Order: sequence, then structure tokens, then C-alpha cells
Amino acid sequence: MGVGSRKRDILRVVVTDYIKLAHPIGSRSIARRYKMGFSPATIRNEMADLEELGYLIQPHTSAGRIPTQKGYRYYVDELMEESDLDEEEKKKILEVYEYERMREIEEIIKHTSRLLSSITNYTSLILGPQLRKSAFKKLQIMPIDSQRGLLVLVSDTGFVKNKVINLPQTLSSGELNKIVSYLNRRLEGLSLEQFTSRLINELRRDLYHYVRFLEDTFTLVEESLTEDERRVILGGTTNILNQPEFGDIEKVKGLLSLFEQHSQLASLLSAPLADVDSVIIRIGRENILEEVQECSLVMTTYRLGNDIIGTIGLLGPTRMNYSKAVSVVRQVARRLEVM
Amino acid sequence: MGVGSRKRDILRVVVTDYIKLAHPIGSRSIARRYKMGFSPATIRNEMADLEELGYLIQPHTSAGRIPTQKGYRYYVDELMEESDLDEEEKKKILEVYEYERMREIEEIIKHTSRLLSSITNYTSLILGPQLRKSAFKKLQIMPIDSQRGLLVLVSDTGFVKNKVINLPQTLSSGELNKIVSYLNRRLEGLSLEQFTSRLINELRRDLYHYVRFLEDTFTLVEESLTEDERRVILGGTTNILNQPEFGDIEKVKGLLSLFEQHSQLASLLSAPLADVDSVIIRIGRENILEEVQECSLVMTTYRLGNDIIGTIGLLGPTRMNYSKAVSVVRQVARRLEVM
DNA sequence: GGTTAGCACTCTCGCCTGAAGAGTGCTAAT
DNA sequence: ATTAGCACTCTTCAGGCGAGAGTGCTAACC
Repeated sequence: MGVGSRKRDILRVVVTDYIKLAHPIGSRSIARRYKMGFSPATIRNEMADLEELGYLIQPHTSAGRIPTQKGYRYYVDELMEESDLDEEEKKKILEVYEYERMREIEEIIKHTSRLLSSITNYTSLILGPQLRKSAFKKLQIMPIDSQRGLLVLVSDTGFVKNKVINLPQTLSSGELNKIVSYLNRRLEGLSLEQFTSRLINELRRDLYHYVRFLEDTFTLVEESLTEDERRVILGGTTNILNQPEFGDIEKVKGLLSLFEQHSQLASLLSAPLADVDSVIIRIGRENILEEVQECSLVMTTYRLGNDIIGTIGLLGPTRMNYSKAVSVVRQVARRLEVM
Repeated sequence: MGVGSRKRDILRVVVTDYIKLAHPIGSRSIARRYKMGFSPATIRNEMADLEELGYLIQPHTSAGRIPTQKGYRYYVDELMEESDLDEEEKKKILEVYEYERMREIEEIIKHTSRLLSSITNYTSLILGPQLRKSAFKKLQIMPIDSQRGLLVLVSDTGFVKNKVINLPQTLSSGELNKIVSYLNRRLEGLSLEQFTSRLINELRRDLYHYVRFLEDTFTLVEESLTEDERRVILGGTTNILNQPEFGDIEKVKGLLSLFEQHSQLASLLSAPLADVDSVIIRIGRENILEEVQECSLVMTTYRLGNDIIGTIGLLGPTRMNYSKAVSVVRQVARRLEVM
């Protein structure tokens, strides 16, 4: 299919119209809506060819055509033009981040997810800061009462994690301070993925008197690396219900309960790290998970500092407005990077 | 309707059968399922009376009857017996809290909500610790780098709150320590609701040199009092989709988006504080919010320490298993109180 | 008088049918 | 290569029909 060929034009029209109208597109309606200079019959022939080639399909004989997954793929790769955002949408983006300068990273992400879903009416997914890649910044243990203390861990990307731990009664505040400053010295600048069992054992040796209460400290860091890395922030989870293709409860059920399983979502968002900065589109069955095989995901990575720290994405039906989704995701990611 | 009257028995049967079977209950099926010693015709007469009295209603002529809101109300007030839990369910409860001793209150609540929804198949709502009622325990500011610090606030109920704040460059660590220990002394034992603007102004006077960076501290406490108090933890939000009465997307939509609005949910859960320890049931339109007028809420308060600190509840269709919901909610709340 | 059997009536639900509408594929003409 | 024409297919929707379930009423029964 060469550039400027009639087939290309017709495929483009079918895809964009189907995205807009959500029902099969017939030759007659194309001829009516766009004055292409061909009769419906000609268009019909071309459409039959496009079906032969696997780009279109008929839901049943004598309905119009709708794009196949391959058709969408060709569209986003070859035909789509990235649309510019409305003035209003641009303004919305600016406003959100206007007042966000000082907040914690968690807050920024939550607002971002709300922003994405409110502009697009799709569901937004944000894979939070990859704690693994971020560096240790500071650790502190503040005594709460005689038995308990609060362990606080801060990463250079502004991520904070707490845990209440037991303190041995025998521990003086002087000793505690010494331990804390030892740990800070020892861990300074390490990325959290360097916090391996070898390192832990080394620390254990050095601090063998206090090992029992330090176990909690180690546990916290480990939890941060595993469980917490999979944290996904969602926005607009009910937007999907407005899509006509999800009018059936059964279809929605799987999707909505997927939204409660963060580790699954995290795997969905794991992008090939090669394509940093580019926007990745996964259409239908290109996604691994069963539940989203009738959905598409438009996503990109965002960075804070120099390391990649997360992914933001929009999930909609395969019939989603890719053009808009791509530009929204791109713009917001860019905006996020200058925070 | 006196105790032991036939009407009572029949009302009980209609309500329990409808809860179980989810379709209108007819006189014939009652006579068949329960050998009551009356013919269907007699039961029919009684049912006609019950309809007259407003306890039952027919969805259409010549269908069976279903309970009205008034019918459910009579049932829960007069007829229902609290059911005991299965061994398996009891075990489930024990297991969850077995490994929870050390965790932060937030974690405990999350697990509790998962527990509630998994046992009952309804949606669980937990109104978190009422920070307002809990007392200030400890405040700490840990420097992260030369410009920023992490402010950490701990309440006596184990609630932790963080915020990244700007530190004036000119501030020495000695000065910082002095400020922190002054604040700790000054705030010791105060309940957070005593943290009023009068107090803030007093602090402002005493620390007028540092006011600008302390503003963030004050803000944090204020936020904790307002925004954060309304935090609601949800579990099993998609369970509602399994109920036959919510087979229609339109009905579900409102409910699911309500689940994203925490302040609304918080208002739903606000219970008359008079009935601490008792389980409160709100049936259908007894709930204020539009979206849950076809749902019922079974809830009770739980305490940590001596002050009431929250509410746990189960939300299901009006046709929910009240008997089970009441006992689950009661048992879990009780279990929570000995943490 | 309370209870019951009998019966006509009503309403839902699933199924079929038929007409309207939309779109196609094929053929023959341009 | 393109187009007009036409028969054909398929969906959708309304209407109709029978089965099933349940009712209300009446008259008989204990």
C-alpha cells in the first residue's frame, strides 16, 4: 500500500470514523461523508481488498466494516497524525502542576492520574517511582515511646516510606543515634537495588548486637523493593463503563477486578526500556493479560532526575482515540519531567 | 403483629427466601418449601394482608412478593437472629490478624477491608482512624539535604503522616533540634482537635523567626484534620457486580464512581456516636446518598484505646444477608479492638 | 369464622415472525 | 477501471403467541 494510495485513504477513513461513531462503517456512508470522487461501489471493492489483506473485518455479512487489530496497527504506525491539544486541555495541564511544586511525589502522581483520565475519559495507569532505581538518601529512626520507634526511609526521588518497629528497651538514645548515623554513612548514595543480601549480612556483622531490631529495617527496604515497586496509581476506572463496547456487565467485571490487582497492572505497564521517550502503543491482544485483550494501552516512560522512574499510560477500548491519547500522554510525561 | 403470629412467620420466610433466591416469592413455593400446615390459599391471604400493611410488594400483578424497605426494617428489628460464623470464616479472621501485630494501622485496616469483603462478598468500607480525636504523640523534622527536610507526625493511635518541607538555608541543625523539641514539648498530649488557630498563633509568636518554614508544619496538621480524616478504605468494590439486581451498567455506574469519592463515602459512614458497640443498619433510602438507595449498609464503630476512632461497614444490595453481615461486622470490630 | 379447593385471569419470558433498514457482492454496462 | 443496478443477507425492532408461575375471588368445607 503506497503512500497516497486509495486503499490507504479508505483505511484511514474507516478507522477514524469507527473511532468516532462506534458502529461498522459502510461504503455508502463513506461516499456521503467524504467527497472522494468515487462511487460507493468502487469503495466497496477497495474495502473487500482491505478485508482480504486483513485490515478490516465484517462483524457479519452485510454489515459495514470495522478495523482489525492489524488495521489499527497500520493506522497508528503509518496513517495517524498526532493531534494537538485544545487550549482548554493545555490550560488544564498547566493548572494542575501550578500548585504542585512542593508536594511529595505521591501527591503529584495522584493528581497526574486524575488529570489524564479527566482529559481523555479513559482510565489512566501510572506506575510509580521505581524505587529500585532510586538512591538511598536518608534513614531515620524516631522513638515514639519506650518500646516503639518509627523508621523512616527517604529516597533521592522524594519517595518516603515508614514502618513502626519495636525498639529494645535496653537501647539508649545515644546508641540509637550511633546506629542510625552508622547506617546513613554506610548506605549513603547506594541505589536501593544494591541493597542485597550480601550487604545486609555485612551490616549484620557490624551491628550484631542489635540485629534483632534491625531486622525490621531490612524488611522495610526489601518490601520497598518488591511489593511497593508494583504500586500503580489509577484514575477514572469507571470511565470504561461509558464505552458502548462495554455495555455488558460480564465484560466489565474482569477488567474492574483487574484494577484491584496492582501487581498484574504493573506487569502490564512494564515497557521495553529501550524506547525511552517514545510513546508505546499496545493494541488488543498485544497486551499479555486476558482481561485487556479488547483494550489498548498508550504509554510512555517518565524520568525524574536522570534515571527512568516510571510509566504513565492510558487504557481504553481498542477503538480509542489514539491520536489524542498519544499527545496527552506525551505532553504530560514531558511536563512531569520538569517538576 | 404479635410474637408467634402466622404473619410474622410468613414475613420471615419471604424475606429470608428472597435474600437467598433473588426472585419474588409466591405462596405456592412457601407451602412447598416449608410444611407450615396451611395451604397456599391461606398463605396468599396473609400475604395480601402483609402487602396491605406495607411490608411486602408485588413487582407486577401475579408475580410473587418481595419485601419493601419497611419489610426489611421489621425483619432486622424483630425477626432476624444473628447467625454464627462458619468455622472456616472464624479461622480466616484469626489468620489475618495473627501476623498483623506489628504493622502500622494503615496496613491493618487494608487487610481488614480485604477480609470483610472476602468473607461476605459485599463491598467493605472502613473509615480510618479519626485523626481529630487522636492525640499528638511525636513530631520530627529530619533533614534530607541542605534545602529540604521531611516532617513526620505520629499520633498515639499509630497514625503516621509525612510531608516534604523547605528548610531555610540559614538554619543550623542545632537550631532545628531546638525548634523540634520545643514543638514536641508544647504539643505533648494534645488531641489534634485542640490544634486550633489560637494555638497556632501562640506558636507563631514564640517562634517568629522561623514562621515561614513552620507554615508547612501547620499546614500538615490542618490537612490531617480535614482532608485526611475523610479517607475511606474500600474492599471488594467489584463484588456488587455479582448481584443480579445490578446486572445493568447504568445502575452500577453511579455506585462505582461513588467509590472514588472518599468524602462522600465518609459522610455515608458517619454514624450517630450514641450507639457505640451496636451494629447500625441503614436500609435503602435510609441512606442519604442517591447512589446507594438500592443498597443497605451494615456498620459499627471500632475503638483503639478508649476513643472511638473509626467505622467499619459492609455495603450490599437491600437484599443482602443481614444476619451474616451483622455478625461478621461485629466480630471483626471486636477483634480489631484487641490489636 | 377460618381454611381450602378450584378456576379464571394476569403478567413475564422466551421464541418466532415479518417488515424495515443498511450494506454487501455480483454482473453488466459505460 | 469505474459505476449503476439489483438480488441477497443480516440485524433490529415490534408484535404475537404459548408456557409457566402466581394471584384474587368465589364457593364449599370443617
